[in-house]
Amino acid sequence: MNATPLPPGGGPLYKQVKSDVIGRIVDGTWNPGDRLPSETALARELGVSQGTVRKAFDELTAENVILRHQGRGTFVSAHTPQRELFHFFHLVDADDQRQLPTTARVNDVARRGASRDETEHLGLASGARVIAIERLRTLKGRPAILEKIVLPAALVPGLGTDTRIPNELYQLLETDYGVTIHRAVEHLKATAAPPAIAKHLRLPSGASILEIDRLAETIDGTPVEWRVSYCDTRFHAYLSEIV
Amino acid sequence: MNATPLPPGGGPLYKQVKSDVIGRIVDGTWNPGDRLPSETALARELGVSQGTVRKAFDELTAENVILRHQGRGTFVSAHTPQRELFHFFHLVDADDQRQLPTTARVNDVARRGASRDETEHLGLASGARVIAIERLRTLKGRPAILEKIVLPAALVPGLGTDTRIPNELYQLLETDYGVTIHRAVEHLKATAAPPAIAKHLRLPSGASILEIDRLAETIDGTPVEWRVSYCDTRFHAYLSEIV
DNA sequence: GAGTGGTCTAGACCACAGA
DNA sequence: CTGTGGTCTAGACCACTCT
Repeated sequence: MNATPLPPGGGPLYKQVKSDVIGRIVDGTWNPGDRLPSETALARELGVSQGTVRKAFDELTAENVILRHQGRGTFVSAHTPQRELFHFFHLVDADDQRQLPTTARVNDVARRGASRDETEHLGLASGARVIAIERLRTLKGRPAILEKIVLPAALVPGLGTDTRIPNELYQLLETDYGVTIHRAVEHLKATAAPPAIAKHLRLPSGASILEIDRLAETIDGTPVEWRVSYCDTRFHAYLSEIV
Repeated sequence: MNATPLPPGGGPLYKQVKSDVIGRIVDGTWNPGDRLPSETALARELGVSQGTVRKAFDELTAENVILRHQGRGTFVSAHTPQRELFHFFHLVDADDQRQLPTTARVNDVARRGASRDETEHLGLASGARVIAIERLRTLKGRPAILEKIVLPAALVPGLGTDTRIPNELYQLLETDYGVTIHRAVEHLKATAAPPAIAKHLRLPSGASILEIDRLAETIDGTPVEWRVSYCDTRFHAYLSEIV
């Protein structure tokens, strides 16, 4: 059977269509980069009109869940380097140009038990294991960002000291582990750099640095990454656009 | 004559409707808080179908230009304290609660010639005059944000040392001067507090503070406010949501 | 009850990509 | 040429607000 009408659930039809599409992305029926059925095909399958599917697709497009190309079709969003740069990297130079980090030297990758903070942030059971990555990103030849990244070990089996950590971590999570980062919340503070961090950034101990605390989650709201970035903002600034 | 069909311009019809609506807001035909004509009325006037007006309204709603209420009508967005709080104030406490500053003590209001930086930021002629405001905002009883605000004097005639500067500056600009802030761009850096600023924030000189450099503009892109905020982020953080 | 926006449908034509 | 998304139309019914 190809016809799978919507369950009898209430609320607006297009919201049900939206949930249905998200459900199929979450359960792996459709993966990042895949082409979705056309509006007419999906409308026929779900027993709604084409305009209703369009309204659902419109909202999903606005939420960066899908991408549409006239004449080509509708696709599940994937983490290209471009998207990672424009959506998840906010440091710009004096000319407001986003600089893709040229190098990211990994200082350490460890597999260990989660701390209390980590279990709370990531919603893990106490005693769960995590992968902890520390790496230093360089902008324009200067060490600029020290990142401490924590991932639930259960989500990334096999990721360990032997694996290469690519510059685009979110792309790796997506292609190799089927984990797609969808949204993130960041908390920014100005702090004095502790000696260990200052050393990596080649700053005097106690220098002012920008601390970015990011919690990233998948489309179904599961937190999957806790990342704290310590940034030297002498030559770059965090860009935030308010609309 | 009530019928004012769209000019023959090219491009999608709904984009033309959108431009037409924005034009009428910019030229003062419709002011913040005003009710717009209904979909059917505007469609009739412009010679398009209701669905086309709806699509234009949908985009304007997404861009916070208008607000729609079922059964009541469509209204030009106005700067309520709520909007100012949720869209333009990003400091939250440890529980992620936005704290409306309880008090904002104005230290100084000056009318003077613009500096070179100021003419560049605000797109003013060299020698233009500006209003410079310095005020200290308090969060939970603690001095937390020192703001230095610069406005082109030409835009706010009469605003001077004798005027009371309200907590909600954008609301004042809108109601008293017809200037509506629509969007803003912020650049964030961590810096060491100079003695003068540290004193106001009751911090040791050289303490790490978050410096927020905001340039705010109207709906037609005219920059109208340059504001630098110096924040004590020991008890609050700047919240940024990435979608 | 009258008027508003919110949803849903059905159908048409256009612009674009790819075989 | 076919199929896709993008635009536009016309009409229907519902949910909500106000009088």
